[in-house]
Amino acid sequence: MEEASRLLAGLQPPGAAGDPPPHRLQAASGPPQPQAGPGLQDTGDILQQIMAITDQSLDEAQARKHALNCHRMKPALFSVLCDIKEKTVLSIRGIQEEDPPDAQLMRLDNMLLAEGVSGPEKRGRGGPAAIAATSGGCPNDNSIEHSDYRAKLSQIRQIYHSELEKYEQACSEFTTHVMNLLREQSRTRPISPKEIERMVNIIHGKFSTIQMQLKQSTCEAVMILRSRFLDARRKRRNFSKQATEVLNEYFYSHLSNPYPSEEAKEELAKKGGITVSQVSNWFGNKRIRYKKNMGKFQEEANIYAAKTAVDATNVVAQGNQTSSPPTPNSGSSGSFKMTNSGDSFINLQSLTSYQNSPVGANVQSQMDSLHHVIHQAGRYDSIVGNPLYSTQRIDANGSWQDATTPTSITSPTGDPGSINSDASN
DNA sequence: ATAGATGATTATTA
DNA sequence: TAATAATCATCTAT
Repeated sequence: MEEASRLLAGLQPPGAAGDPPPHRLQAASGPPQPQAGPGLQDTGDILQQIMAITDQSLDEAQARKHALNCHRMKPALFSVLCDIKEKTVLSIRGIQEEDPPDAQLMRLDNMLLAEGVSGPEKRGRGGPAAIAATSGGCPNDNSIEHSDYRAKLSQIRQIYHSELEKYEQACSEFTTHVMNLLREQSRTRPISPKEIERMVNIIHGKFSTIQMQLKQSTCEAVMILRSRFLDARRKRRNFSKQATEVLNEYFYSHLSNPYPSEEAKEELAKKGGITVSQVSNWFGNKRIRYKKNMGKFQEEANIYAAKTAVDATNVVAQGNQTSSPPTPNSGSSGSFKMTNSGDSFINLQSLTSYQNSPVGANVQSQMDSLHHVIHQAGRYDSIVGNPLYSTQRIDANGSWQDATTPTSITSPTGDPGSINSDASN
């Protein structure tokens, strides 16, 4: 190689890479060393033969090729050509190198890892599960949902891995194939190891775009899965009859203060087979919706009110205060701040004072129930008939609490608009 | 297919 | 921090 490059150093004007015109070669052989003379002559001859080979017929060319292959100068020339090619190819390709897609690839990788798709196989660890727990703040029911989710996720992971394996296999197969081919050809063609390496890199690059597509679509699949399974809103199930029963019972029997304590919530949750936060949600929704359109809840209210009222009276009749109601004290023994501006409240106001009796909270419950009963049976039928009126335990501000001013007790027939002022939605 | 019901989430408020 | 109000996304009945 050393000699060879020295040998050709004089003949090769830099950049005249592949096709040095033979005559120039000869012309260039001006002041050669004594021993180089015949060598150069020889080289020029060979090059001329090579150049001419394409003009010959196939058979002729084949024969000539074989002859050249056996030429004593062949190895030297060959390595020189390799050298030259290496340099020119490098100067052409060396400029543009990889990188741009790396950021994206990193993101995808990170996500797949975070989702537990590309990570270590084991299940039960905290990727998606942890996200689910934190995102909603609701440690709720569905272990079924989660196992379903996990099943689908592992399905995705399985597909991902098998595809990845296929991809890797194909990649290495193709790479070795190309490498073998190149190595084989390197005997007849100037192909340097470096070039082979570069080729391998190119192949890997192409394959990695395929890999990225795989990762991309896997990510999408995971995202879709997440949104379908872990966003609880999408997987909403109505509560059981039992649950709504329990909740409504409490709500309507504590209508004047439908804010269950933490213990009460726990009790309700237990009874209804739902979680405490679901109870909280339910009460939040119920309060706001009841307030917004009380007329709509009339019937329901009456049902539950009557029901609990009956229960309550039974209890009282039997000898009071035994009761250990599942939901003790809502607003507790103190004042309820029942909100005025209600129709039947004048009458009931006095009853409210029983509150402080030893029976305590239980009475309040009965009170609330009685409100409805009285309401329904009494002289307010006509008013109640108007959906806008209904039972009003809410003050003009729409508040269940405070509501200090007993102002409009006297004008239940007042403007209907004042209560449901917000109307439509 | 659609409207209304309903459970959950989010942003705001006190 | 918990309640409210608005909104979302689904469920259910029609």
